[in-house]
Amino acid sequence: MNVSDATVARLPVFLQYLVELAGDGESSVSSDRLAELSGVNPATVRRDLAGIGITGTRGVGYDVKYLVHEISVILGLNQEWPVVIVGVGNLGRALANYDGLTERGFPVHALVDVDPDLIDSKIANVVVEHVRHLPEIVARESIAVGVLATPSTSAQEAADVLIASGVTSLLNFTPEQISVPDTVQVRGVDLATELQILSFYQQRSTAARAGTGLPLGDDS
Amino acid sequence: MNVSDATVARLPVFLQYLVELAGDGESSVSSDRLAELSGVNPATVRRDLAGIGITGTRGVGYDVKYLVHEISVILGLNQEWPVVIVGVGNLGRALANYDGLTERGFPVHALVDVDPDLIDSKIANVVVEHVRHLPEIVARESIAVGVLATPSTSAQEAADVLIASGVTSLLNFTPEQISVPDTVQVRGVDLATELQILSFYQQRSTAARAGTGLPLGDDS
DNA sequence: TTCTGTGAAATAGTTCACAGCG
DNA sequence: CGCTGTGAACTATTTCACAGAA
Repeated sequence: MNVSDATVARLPVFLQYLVELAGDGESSVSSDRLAELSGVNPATVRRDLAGIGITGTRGVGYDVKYLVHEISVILGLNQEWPVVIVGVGNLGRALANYDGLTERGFPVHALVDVDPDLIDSKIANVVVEHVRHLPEIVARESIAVGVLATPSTSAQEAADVLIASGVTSLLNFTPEQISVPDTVQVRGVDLATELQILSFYQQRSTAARAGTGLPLGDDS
Repeated sequence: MNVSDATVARLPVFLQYLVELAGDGESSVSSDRLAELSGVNPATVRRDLAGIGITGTRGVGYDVKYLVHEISVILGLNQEWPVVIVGVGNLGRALANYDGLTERGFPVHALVDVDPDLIDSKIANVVVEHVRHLPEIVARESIAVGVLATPSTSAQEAADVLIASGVTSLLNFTPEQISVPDTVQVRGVDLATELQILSFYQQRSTAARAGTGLPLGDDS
């Protein structure tokens, strides 16, 4: 089964609209319709689906419920990936209290910090532990994902400790970019990088708009 | 000048290491060295740099400071993109107090919410205004970027209001995926989508590791 | 007749390999 | 001699276009 990175990046988009369609009571959907909603080419939809082993019905389309189920399985959304949040300052606390992560299958199983005043306090029903216990915590809670919410200056150090403790993915909410040894598969949501890319496209779209009479133009 | 999306995605990584090299007092860097640090092929580095009009010196390499400057300009990091945060609950408040956005050139110029108890209160030195005034706020503060920090259920609605108010990029910290009309160029950092992609790779790396004796294997 | 599934063409992106500059 | 800049080969991804299933 052939799942390219490009396909993986589209699946969540497809899934979003499929869930919507399912909610609207639609039982089947054509590649044309799904392509239009998702903003991609219909052939790409068909290739992506064929690539992950999903087959439709000629003359009809694809079964919405089946699609939702299969894509969820492919993405691993039927399972939970417990996370540990490193750093329980403002941001860490907000993330701990925030349902977003849990709702999406990333329950917060542990919180760590270095501040003695915070250790043993309880946030969102989870006891804050000392960073030094990370290896045991990761093993005990079967933690796969580390959330970086430390001050910028400690982000790289925290990332290193997480990786050393056995965590295999990082979610970085720090403004810092962090580097991880390439021996470990890590997918990082790196806000700093995203912001720089955002800046590029924002600049480009602003430049494209300059000179037109429109306060807001569509991009070319 | 040819700047592909693939190149744009790599520039922040290059920049990160270039800043590090500059800090270490390195005045020049070869494509081989930068490639090794960034985890890409040296030819790709040279192509990327040539593509954005950066030229090096044969036998020597590229000038680190010049590279940092040029890439910063390309990415638009020399300018600020004022943001408005929509929703000042836990997460919105944390983001408002958080220096990450400002440090990276996205100063928080406005905060909006719908809760009358919050309107006119001051968070991080910014007065909370009512969402209904968004169009004026966006114009007044020259806001380019909207940060979504509302409860999930209001995320789409907030996104629509932002777009209608003239914002051209969104940063979505909500667990929801939002759809934006494709007539407007929007680059969304969508946590929900990122989490689903993270889940996929996490699952894949876990599967790859199963059966090996290693608690942590490198990915293939 | 509608819509899938897929060869084949087109396009994009990466990597090799090396001529040639400093 | 070391390292850039880039043709050319290669690989990946997208899109077209259409045969054929329901």
